[in-house]
Amino acid sequence: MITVRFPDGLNREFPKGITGWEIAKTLSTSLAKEAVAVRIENELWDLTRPIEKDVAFEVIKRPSEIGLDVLRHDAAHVFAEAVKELYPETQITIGPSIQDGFYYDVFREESFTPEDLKRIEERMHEIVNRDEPVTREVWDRTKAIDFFKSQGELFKAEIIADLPEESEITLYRQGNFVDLCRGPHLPSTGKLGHAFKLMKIAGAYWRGDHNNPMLQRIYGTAWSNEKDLQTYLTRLEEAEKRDHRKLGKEMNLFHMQEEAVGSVFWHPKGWTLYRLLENYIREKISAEDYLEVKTPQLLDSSLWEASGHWDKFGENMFIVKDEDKTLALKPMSCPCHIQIFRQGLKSYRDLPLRLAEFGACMRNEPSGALQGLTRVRSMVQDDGHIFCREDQIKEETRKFCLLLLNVYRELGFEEIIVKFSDRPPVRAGEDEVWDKAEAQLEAGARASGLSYTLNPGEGAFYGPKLEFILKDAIGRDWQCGTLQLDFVLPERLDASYIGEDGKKHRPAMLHRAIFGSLERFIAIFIEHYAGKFPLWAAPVQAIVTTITQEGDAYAEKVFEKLQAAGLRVEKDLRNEKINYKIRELSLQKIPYILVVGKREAEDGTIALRKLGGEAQEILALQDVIDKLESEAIPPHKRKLME
RNA sequence: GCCGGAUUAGCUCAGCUGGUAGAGCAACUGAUUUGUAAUCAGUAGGUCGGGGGUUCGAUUCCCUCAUCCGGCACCA
Repeated sequence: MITVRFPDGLNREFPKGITGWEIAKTLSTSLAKEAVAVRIENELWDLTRPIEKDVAFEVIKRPSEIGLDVLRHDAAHVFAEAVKELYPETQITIGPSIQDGFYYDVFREESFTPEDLKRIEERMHEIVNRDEPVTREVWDRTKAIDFFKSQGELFKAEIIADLPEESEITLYRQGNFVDLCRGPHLPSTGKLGHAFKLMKIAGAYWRGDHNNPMLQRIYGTAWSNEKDLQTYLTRLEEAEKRDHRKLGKEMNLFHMQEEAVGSVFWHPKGWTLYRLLENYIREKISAEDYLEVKTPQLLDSSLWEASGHWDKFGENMFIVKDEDKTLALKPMSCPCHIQIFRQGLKSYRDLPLRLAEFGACMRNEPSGALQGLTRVRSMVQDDGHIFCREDQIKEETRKFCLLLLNVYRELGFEEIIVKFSDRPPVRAGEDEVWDKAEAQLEAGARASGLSYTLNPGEGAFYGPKLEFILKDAIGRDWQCGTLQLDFVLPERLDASYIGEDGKKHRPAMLHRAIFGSLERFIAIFIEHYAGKFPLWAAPVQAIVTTITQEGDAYAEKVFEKLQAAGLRVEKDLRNEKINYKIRELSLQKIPYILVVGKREAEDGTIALRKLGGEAQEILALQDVIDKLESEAIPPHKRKLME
């Protein structure tokens, strides 16, 4: 007999060799039905694997996070089996579960078409209906390699050959299909159910290296039941409606066109939003004693050579020939800020010196990387560089982190991913310097109460960095804010200050941005609010409209009053039905519609309709103005007023 | 840059296997003066992304370039 310890602390005896599934059945039939795997000690096991000794035991249920992981992994195997049945010439490589589903990377000379995907999906359903038992086998390494080679599965053979010596080679068999896998898997293909769907075909390099051949990556989604699958598909549809490219067009905020790839034409409304956010952040940093500057766009190559960018970044710089000179459009403002720092002698008393710039930068990004406003070739960074003494790094870091968190919170972002990236394998500077740099940056981050994950080896070559990441509507990560500590650039461009000791010292340099780029941040901002901006940020805050032309004169008066109160207001006096106008103005996502008809004109009132609201509210004109004025106060001024 | 898909009216899209194009909305004109998410009628609008090829004939098939979309790689 063996003793099995349950999560609630209870122990029970079972015969040696009992399986997790059998144990689950003794607990309850519904539990056994929902079970997809078991946790034995800290390992996930198949339901059908015999347990030979005393263990801690837990049933992994279908809809749980880990349960879904198991399901999705099974879906990947069923996918691979279907592909091998239909297109035996295909080589399979890896097929992990991911957020919301799975993918499988396969190699085949011919490309799969969307029609092929349909066929594969049908075959997957057949395989589920066949309810093939899934069994686990432990193989000898050499035998496994030979087996996969004999099957023409060269990628699989390579994976096994590269596995660490001590690792056990486990294969899972279902029907005629055998795949290398750590497991665990469901007892049979029928357990997977039918709540899955193949989503899209993409390319991916073998082992993530662009020197390797490109494989075909097929993405799928898989869920515990049909309802969850439907919910997910609906969620995707909803998310697509928030896409900033779509809303940018619908709301007439901006456009892009072929003649200016990667650059933005801001329309009046989009530019209003842009300026509001720019001014907001300007006021925020100004309160933190940053000094705003403006530096040149076009600089001689010698500066970029001295800074090291010519070497490290040259491929991404736009070069301009001018007579016998070679100039480059700036891809970043750091070297320029150092030039300002270098003007005149700086004393330790001047530090920390915080320079800020809305720096227009041009980067020749790879064509395939461009994407709406989130990845452009021409952008404006809310850039800033803090020149300070080494002993000031921690405090400057702390202050920056607090400022950034405060900004993100004020703008409505609750979910922020923060990563701390430390020294990369190839780097400038002594290890001692890195020790100090990492310690200080981390201490500062911690002092601000920030929680972050470690991103080992991903720092810049000149120093460690903090990355602040926001998600777009469909859940993609975008780095927005950043704080990077740099001892290299001040050295290269010879920045110095006179210390208390009367001698020259190198300042430390902190590169920092809160939005990252205005373009990217606005994209995320649009998607976050689905275009329904808070009143202070709405390009048009209110619109006055009439029921009949009898209301025109009063509407003009209302319009003027609101305008005089500093509100961004428009009027719609068209001879159209009120229903039509309400619909149209609502679709434009204008926060407030002020309807005036005969009654309102006579009473000096407004029928106020809020975006998304069902009903309207009848208020005196002055009350409406007061209400909108107070709601339109930007978040950073709000607290001061209270 | 790489893999796949897409590109038709201002917008959203239809157009099977080749016979030079359609709808809805928007625009314009007229009628309608309307009480909270689409009033009616009429008019006009297209080198079917650019270039080349096959063909009697190409929006449709082939090649090529560009851009966009989804991934991959890249993102100092």
